[in-house]
Amino acid sequence: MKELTKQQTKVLACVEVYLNQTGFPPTRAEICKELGFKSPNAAEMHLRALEKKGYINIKSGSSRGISIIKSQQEYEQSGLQIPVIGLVAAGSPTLAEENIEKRIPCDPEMFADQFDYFLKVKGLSMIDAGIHEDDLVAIKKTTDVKNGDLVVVRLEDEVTLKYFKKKDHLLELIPANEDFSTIEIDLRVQEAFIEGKSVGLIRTH
Amino acid sequence: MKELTKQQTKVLACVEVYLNQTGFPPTRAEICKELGFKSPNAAEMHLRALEKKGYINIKSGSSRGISIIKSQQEYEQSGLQIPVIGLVAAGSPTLAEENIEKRIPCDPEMFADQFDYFLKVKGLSMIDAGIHEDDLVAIKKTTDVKNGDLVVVRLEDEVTLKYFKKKDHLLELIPANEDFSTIEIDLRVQEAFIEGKSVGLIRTH
DNA sequence: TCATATACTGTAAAAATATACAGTATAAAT
DNA sequence: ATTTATACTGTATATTTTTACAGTATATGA
Repeated sequence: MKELTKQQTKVLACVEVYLNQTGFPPTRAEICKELGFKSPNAAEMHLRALEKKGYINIKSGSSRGISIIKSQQEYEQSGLQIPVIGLVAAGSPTLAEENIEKRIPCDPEMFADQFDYFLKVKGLSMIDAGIHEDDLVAIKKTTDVKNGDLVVVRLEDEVTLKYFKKKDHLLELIPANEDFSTIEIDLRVQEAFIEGKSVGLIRTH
Repeated sequence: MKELTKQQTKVLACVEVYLNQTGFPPTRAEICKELGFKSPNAAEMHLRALEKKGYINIKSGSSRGISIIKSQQEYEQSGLQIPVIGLVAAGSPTLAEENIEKRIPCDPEMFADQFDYFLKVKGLSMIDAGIHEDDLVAIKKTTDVKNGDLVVVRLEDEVTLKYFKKKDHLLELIPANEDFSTIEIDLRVQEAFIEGKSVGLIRTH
């Protein structure tokens, strides 16, 4: 792809910005107004150059007949970025900016259920369920969980990922590792906050 | 949002299709041509109705000054759909349509490395690596693999997912399960086709 | 010093386009 | 039976827009 001159870059950016703001391309006159040119021919010449260099297409005879082929803009907005939250020992896994380790481009509908964020797994308590340290578990924020679901629960200042089982006042948080023991909570004595449940898992090899 | 009449729906769809194809909105005359109207006023009236109902915005005095507020189209094209291929016993895991079990909306750049398709895991040979039956392993098509990589290899008509280790003429395909034994191949005697390597894994809970 | 590329101004005309106005026709609602 | 909404045709015009042409100015390389 051929290099653009400074002014051509400006004109291309102007077209893209106009397109993003209005939904349709600018006229020559509008480009001039935006960039301070006093003759529509100034815009015309730059557009011709951009077309010759393969950055845009101009449909001759059509008003606003400009379409963009190669964008100069960085398009990070193309895919959604899902936040990754570390399973911090203290406090609930909020989506506050300071808790977000990074963001991963992916579709929140990639699993059967939609999800809101990834939780980075710490420790080996779920290893027999094939959930390793540093795996990212896709969490859907909900309190609507059933026995057997893999849930994120906060107990006072501790957050944990375990299998959920509840019978009357007894909440059991069951690990998948013989070396760990089930956490038993009498809900009449201690509070437990269900932050969400896992709908999937991803791991980078 | 107010309901649209049949014709208004057609006109809105026409505008959207034109926009997708050309990058700029149609004129009244172009809408007429597309939908078979003989008067530009037909298009004009429908556009006015669409604006009044809040589906589009019309910038008066501007040619092609239509911008879409509420789209009617289903946007599946927004996110890429990555194919899922079953780990069939016979034949290589081609992307031919008949091998594609389904497609998952996700970003091929969600892992550190880009990938081309998902392979659905069969069997328990990699269970100690936390790779379960029916997990989807993200595969990047490449023959550039290193010792220790998790690779997809085809041996005659069998396709397998194993750890890769190669020393001179000896290729070892190492499972992660005590009940399975390493596949050893003398490359002077038997061929092995490296289909790709895993860059990540996803699992639906 | 001369050609060439970039970067414009200024004007004008042809073509494209929006948009108003005057009608017609049909079906549903009142 | 009359109004109302939908759904157009057909025409005309003012405005917008493209686009060609004739220049000017400046910097760069040959």
